Amino acid sequence: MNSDGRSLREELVTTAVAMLESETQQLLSLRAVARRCGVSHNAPYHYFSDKDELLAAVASVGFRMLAQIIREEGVTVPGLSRAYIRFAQGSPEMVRLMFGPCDFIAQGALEFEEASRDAFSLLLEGTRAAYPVVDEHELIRRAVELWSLLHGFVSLLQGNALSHVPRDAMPTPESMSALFASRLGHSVPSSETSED
Amino acid sequence: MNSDGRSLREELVTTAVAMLESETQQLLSLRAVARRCGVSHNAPYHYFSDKDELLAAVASVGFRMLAQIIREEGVTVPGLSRAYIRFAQGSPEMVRLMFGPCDFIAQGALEFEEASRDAFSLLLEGTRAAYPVVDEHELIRRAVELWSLLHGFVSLLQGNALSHVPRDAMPTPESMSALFASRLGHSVPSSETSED
DNA sequence: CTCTCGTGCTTGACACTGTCAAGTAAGAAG
DNA sequence: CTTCTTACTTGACAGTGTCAAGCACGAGAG
Repeated sequence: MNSDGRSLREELVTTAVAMLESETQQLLSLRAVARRCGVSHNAPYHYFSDKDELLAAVASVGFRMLAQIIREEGVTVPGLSRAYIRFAQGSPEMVRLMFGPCDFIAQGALEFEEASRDAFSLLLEGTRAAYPVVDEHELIRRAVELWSLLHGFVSLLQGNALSHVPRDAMPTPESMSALFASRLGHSVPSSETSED
Repeated sequence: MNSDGRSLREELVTTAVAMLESETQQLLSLRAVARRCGVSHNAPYHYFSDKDELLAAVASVGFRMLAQIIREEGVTVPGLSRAYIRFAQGSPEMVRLMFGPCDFIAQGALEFEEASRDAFSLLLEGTRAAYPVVDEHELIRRAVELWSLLHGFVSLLQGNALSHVPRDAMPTPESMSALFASRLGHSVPSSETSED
């Protein structure tokens, strides 16, 4: 325990989260975090076996932040869309980290596993409201597709791959939600489409 | 010019591309590329002012590879879907780089700009075939949404955020294309949805 | 009170990175 | 032969992640 009652581990994580808000992930070095916490450059190794383990803890915080914003915007398809975009615009580097190399998942970061599973279950819940009748696999597929759409959009945005797309032609939470407007009695066959 | 007629610049780029196939982007260091080319660690600085400028050239190659694969799979919505997934599974690190931090766009990498614009125009062309009637802005929006969906899916896949999704519930090129099956006379209002 | 011991952190080192400054071999130009 | 430019090389510096060793200090045992 530290002098002020907060574990250094916790302080390292929150400091790293704060630094991610203003710095890019590349510049977020273990040593810089330690420096900002006023400890030596090797102090983090007492709590994290690796830099990736710290990053995993940071990413877990990110998933919880995302879940919080989703609850604020509403657990519906349009709410999820707004939430994801809002989160990504507010913490772009956090998004990059959360879905980044992800090598740390391998090394038993169950905190990360849990946080990301929680966020996904919210996503599933919101999708379920839009597709009340389809079977479970179909539903999961739709949820993953919605997630992909939202995640892909913010990824493209922050990589400014969309710099030459006119403002009026940009997708919006509404336009993206519309793709998932349930067409009842129009269930998509999982085998093949006629368009192929 | 080098002794074998190929400019060192070209050799550095192709070497870096090759290394991206087997190594992760983090481990792709300027010095390692130079070493692999048999030149000193500072030789690249004669052709690239920065590491990012090399990466931009590498990413440009990536966009041209993607365009090639799209042409092979067919410039249609399902073709685009298959192409993107095939490309991303074959060269995951390349995808990460192409849509990564992208700080290099700022420094006048017009080769990158051109290659990415070409790939996007293919995407637009394929989308246009599925939406023959909508106006241009609506079309661009659909194309960006398709791109987002595909890109998001492969991003989630390679970040193994989808590790706990059952195989049968995974999106496929067909299921994703189905979201963009044109519903004629059912144009989506760009203002708002009733679900909100 | 002393001895031991483990926890929590520090100091020091190593290999590696991107990048800058200076030097150098070789060929072309005059 | 001299001079200049091109295409590199050598050397250095700060910064990084990581390993090994050390050090302060509080708790418990005798």
